[in-house]
Amino acid sequence: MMLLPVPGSTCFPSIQLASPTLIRHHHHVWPLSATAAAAVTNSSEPHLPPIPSSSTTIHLTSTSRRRRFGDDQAAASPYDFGPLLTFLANSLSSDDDSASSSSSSSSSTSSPTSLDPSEFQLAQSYRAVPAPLWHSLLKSLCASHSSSDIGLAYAVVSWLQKHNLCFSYELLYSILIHALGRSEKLYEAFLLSQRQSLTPLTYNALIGACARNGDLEKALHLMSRMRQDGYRSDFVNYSLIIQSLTRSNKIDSPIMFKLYREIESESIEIDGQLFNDIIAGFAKAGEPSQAVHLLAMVQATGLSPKTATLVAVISALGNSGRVVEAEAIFEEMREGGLQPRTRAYNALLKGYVKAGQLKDAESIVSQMEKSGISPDEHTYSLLIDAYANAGRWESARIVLKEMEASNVQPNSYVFSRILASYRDRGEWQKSFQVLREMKSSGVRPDRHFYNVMIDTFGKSNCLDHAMATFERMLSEGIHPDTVTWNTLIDCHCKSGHHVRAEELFEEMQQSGCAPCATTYNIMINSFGEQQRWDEVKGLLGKMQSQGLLPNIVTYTTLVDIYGKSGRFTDAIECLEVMKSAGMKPSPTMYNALINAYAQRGLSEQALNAFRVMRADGLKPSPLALNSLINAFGEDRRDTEAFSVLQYMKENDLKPDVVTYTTLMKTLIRVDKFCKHLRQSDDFAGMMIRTGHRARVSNIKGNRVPEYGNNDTEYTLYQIAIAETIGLAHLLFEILEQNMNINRTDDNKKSLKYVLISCIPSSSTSIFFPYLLLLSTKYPSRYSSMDTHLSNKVGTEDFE
DNA sequence: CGCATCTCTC
Repeated sequence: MMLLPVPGSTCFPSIQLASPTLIRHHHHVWPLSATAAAAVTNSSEPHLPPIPSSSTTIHLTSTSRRRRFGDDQAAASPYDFGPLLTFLANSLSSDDDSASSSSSSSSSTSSPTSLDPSEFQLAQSYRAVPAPLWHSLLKSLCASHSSSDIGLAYAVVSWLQKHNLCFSYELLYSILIHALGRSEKLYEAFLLSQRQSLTPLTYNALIGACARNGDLEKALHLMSRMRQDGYRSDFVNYSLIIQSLTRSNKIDSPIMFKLYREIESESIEIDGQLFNDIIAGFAKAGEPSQAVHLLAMVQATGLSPKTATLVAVISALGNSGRVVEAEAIFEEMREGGLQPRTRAYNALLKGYVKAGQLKDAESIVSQMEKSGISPDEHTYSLLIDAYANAGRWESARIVLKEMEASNVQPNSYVFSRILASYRDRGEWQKSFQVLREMKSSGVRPDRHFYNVMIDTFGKSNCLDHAMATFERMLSEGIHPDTVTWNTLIDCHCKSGHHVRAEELFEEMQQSGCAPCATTYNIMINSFGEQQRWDEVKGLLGKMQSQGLLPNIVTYTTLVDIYGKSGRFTDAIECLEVMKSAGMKPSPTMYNALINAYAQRGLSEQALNAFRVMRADGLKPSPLALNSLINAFGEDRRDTEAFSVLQYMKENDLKPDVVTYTTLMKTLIRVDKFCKHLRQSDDFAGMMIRTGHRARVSNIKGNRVPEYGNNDTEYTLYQIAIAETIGLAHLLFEILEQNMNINRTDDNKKSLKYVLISCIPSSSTSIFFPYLLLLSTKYPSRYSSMDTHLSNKVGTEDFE
């Protein structure tokens, strides 16, 4: 069970001290270390001296930080440390050529055979100095941030140990480790920690130092070592680690679940701060459910979390489209008397934008303005995003103007959102226009913009443009980051250039950019598609050896690639491994599994996977059901396929284009498609109900489908299916009548011809994603597609 | 801050 702080106030107790790490450690670690150390039989010290209560009051306040040992420090105590420091400074400088050997000898010799009489004298004069004064001397030295002072501090500790002057060496070491950690001298801190067996105090100091310096791998490693040594980690360490993960954006769901499991299984006391950190951590890791669950738990005890925590949860909910819950927390915040600020509004706005709720987005912004909260660049960006996604470019442009009018300079991010929205509509050619517009507004493209631009070209199979953009970015002195490399690598994979992708993966590492989990996921996917299983395993090992945990996408990718290759045992094993790692299987993962069975016509297994998914408490998605239809279709079980359609209707799941397309394919499999198409209006009826009236009536009514809407792909696919079942001649007639297409005997049976020739030159771009997808997926069938396309597309280039 | 990776029909 977790222990909660006494709910005295409605707010989490927040500890605000000059040096929270140090102070909190001291409060909680001392009693712990005293008992824990006493329990360790092989401890070098029989027992720890009682900790003087006065020592807890020695804080690194801002005044003591500024204090120097020569002046007021000496005046504050009856002891003058001047002679000692001079002595140590001299002995340090006398042998700086062999610094390492001198320091190792000074620490290893506990009882020197011969002693300089003057040094002995010096030691004697400090015999009566109480420990807290040594501590504060060390803190003063360490606070100076000068490396020579820290060296001196270290020499003091060694010297004290040598002369047996201060008992609690572990405390001295921990002070040093803290200081070293603060001045980013982690390596030295490590060397120091190896001089003695680690105690809870030094462990905590070291873990804290690592976490604060962002060296999470070491921090986590130390935590597990600490546990192996039989100590319980300080809860402050968890706070520090989670905060550090959040700061560095390295937070993800496996690491959060791992940490949370540890906290639970070790009955770590959770204070208000840690609760805030955990909740915000889960939120930032994209686990809104877990965040909401913990939030409710905490609130049930009468505590209310910090605003930042609530904003993080709102943001996470918004990100996953759970706008209603996001709204609820936003309202809760208001009712709790907290006036939401820009960040909170932005978090909710983000939810509306993600969910495509343009009206709500507009309304929350005006509410915001009414409440006197001024929109910031993020607000405007989100609004522009919303309009761009709705295809309302004019409105987006107006927001841009508003932005300038409100003295919020449009930045590169705004333009990269606009570009991303063009990308998602397949309009990659707009890249150049956006770039021009941005420059005319006096905004320089940054790395983020170039990343989106590379992705836009990459996703449109324009690898040359993608690489040219990359080069251009380099020539402008912008260094590629992991996202840049991941984008480049992935677009080469997607275009089937696996060798080039692998080269880029190497280049990335040679350039000093460390691959992240996403990089590994991309590469694992690539090797999996090539069925290079040994390499897949190799990458998994490599990523873990670098301290990267496989995440949900990693496992899904594995299930997908193993499943698609028919290696179902391996796929299931991945699912099990993931479960045992404490992660909940995602709907996506089950979809991948169901799909794998479906594509091989293993309908019973697909159905079984579907049932397991339901048993796991996951709602069936249209995607899963479409796969199930496909499973029955491929297994020639058309009756069952249609019963899935029935199931969807009864369970309020809207059949979509894919549903009907898959059903069409099912009918083709069992040679019933023509019958349906010609004789029955049922099928047409189904289409009409799902909003595909135009398609059906167009084909049936001998009219060319209308272009310019989102279902164009669907029409093209119908043409393709029609051709496969021998209706091509009919379609050619339709096309000829309406578009004056001349056909030759050579290409009249070619689907490619149909596809390309039905493209009116004015609206080429609508067809691009589809055509490029086809040419990527079936290079042999569509090898010359590129030539056809390049004739149709105006060539545009950088300036 | 954001941008990148996995799942359905061709």
